[in-house]
Amino acid sequence: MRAYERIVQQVEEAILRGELRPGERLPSERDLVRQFSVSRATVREALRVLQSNGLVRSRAGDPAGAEIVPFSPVTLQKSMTTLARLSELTLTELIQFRMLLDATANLLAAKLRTEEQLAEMDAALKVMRDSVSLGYEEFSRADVAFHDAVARASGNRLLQVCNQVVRSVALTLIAEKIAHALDRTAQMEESIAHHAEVLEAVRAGDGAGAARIARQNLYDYYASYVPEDERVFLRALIDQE
Amino acid sequence: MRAYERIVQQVEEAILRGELRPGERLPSERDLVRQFSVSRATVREALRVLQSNGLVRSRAGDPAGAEIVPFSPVTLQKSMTTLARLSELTLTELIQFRMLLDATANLLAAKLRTEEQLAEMDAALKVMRDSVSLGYEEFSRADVAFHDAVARASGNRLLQVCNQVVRSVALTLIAEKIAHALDRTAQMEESIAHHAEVLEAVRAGDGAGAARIARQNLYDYYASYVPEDERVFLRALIDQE
DNA sequence: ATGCATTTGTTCGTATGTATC
DNA sequence: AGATACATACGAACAAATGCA
Repeated sequence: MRAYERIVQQVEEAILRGELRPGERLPSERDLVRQFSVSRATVREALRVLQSNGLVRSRAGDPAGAEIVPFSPVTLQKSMTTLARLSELTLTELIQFRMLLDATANLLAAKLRTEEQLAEMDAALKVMRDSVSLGYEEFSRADVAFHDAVARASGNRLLQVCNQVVRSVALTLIAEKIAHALDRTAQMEESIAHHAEVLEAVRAGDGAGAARIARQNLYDYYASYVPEDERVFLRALIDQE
Repeated sequence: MRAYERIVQQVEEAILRGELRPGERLPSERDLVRQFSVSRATVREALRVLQSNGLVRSRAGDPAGAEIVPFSPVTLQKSMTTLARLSELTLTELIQFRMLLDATANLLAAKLRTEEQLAEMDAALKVMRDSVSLGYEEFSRADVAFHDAVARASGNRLLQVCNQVVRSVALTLIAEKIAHALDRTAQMEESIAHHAEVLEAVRAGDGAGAARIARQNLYDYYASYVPEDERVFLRALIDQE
């Protein structure tokens, strides 16, 4: 085993076991040198790996040493983006995956949501309505907030994070296409109507209905960006009944 | 921007753009030193990061430089495992997520599978039957092969990879519990019957049925490892109708 | 606001084990 | 088996950034 790997493993384990909590500091590089009896270059290689894994962050000149950072899904997002590019995932696969995640989030939300969470969705939908005139950027943020509120209400944090990640990967893949889309105002209006519809199903506790509407909404929104002969794969997901 | 980050970014971009293909070699460390006008230590930090991201692999003494490795889901798996531990995902959340992935995989497989893929599932099921007497290890491998065949038949590689990853994370979380489970032979027999049932639904093209049975199977198999008061979250997923 | 001590970022030189030809 | 080029690892050094008195 490489020298730097020993350090990575030990520090990683300490963080994952919760012995080192976010905000706390690692010893300085020179202290780690003494602690592990290795050279500074080796310590630095270990710190680079930990940093790239999103566990710590170090700044030049900081006397306190590397900081343990709170979890963020960016690492997961990065590796999924890599997956998408390396295995050349199609937009169809991404949208299809998003459809299944979002549909299930809505299903669970319909059955488990609290009144507070319903209020969050109402608020997010209101922001969507208010931001139509502010342009697509603003509207998109509100749209994301709505879907996040639903995913939170599902009670499954893995579902929530994956939904975030897949959405962001898919959006980057079609960012330029959307930018050139015509008639975005009409698109936004239609999207709002769809979201209102799904929210009513969630409010009514109609899980199957919420899931179905959520799938249909995503299909209507994204199908035009998918080659016609691939849309059948998306429809296969819609016709569940 | 840090010097090593420049190198990471450039090499990463070249790999992701497909200019450097798996099996090809990077220049040697010394060549990279000349190419980027940085020190050896800086190059090595960059290579460590690329290695930890699963993009390259370097061996001591190799006259050729670091090798570009084909994509493997281990990076995704590592970051999802980190997510599971850091945000303290419950087993319930993992199983629930696996239920939704596997159910959708079965749904899509029922609608899209080819005869060849059906044959693969038949073969995997046969291995499951044959390996009951060989112990849980062997049986578990065959079980995994079956689910993988279904996921492949879904036609969505993202679904396939995520299914793999979540299954592996969930399995590591309950490895010790399963090892101590009683009556594993009966459990295996029941599991085989369940798999045969879902396979018939897939063969018949009954997507909704396949999905429903797949969810139920996972529930029956894993519910006992989930605290009783959390099982309601799994059942919420089953009662979709 | 200004140094000052300390830390990280980076470089260079060197020694050692190792894989390939 | 030997030569060669390579990666691994160490130590010393300087510049830039940071925190503190």
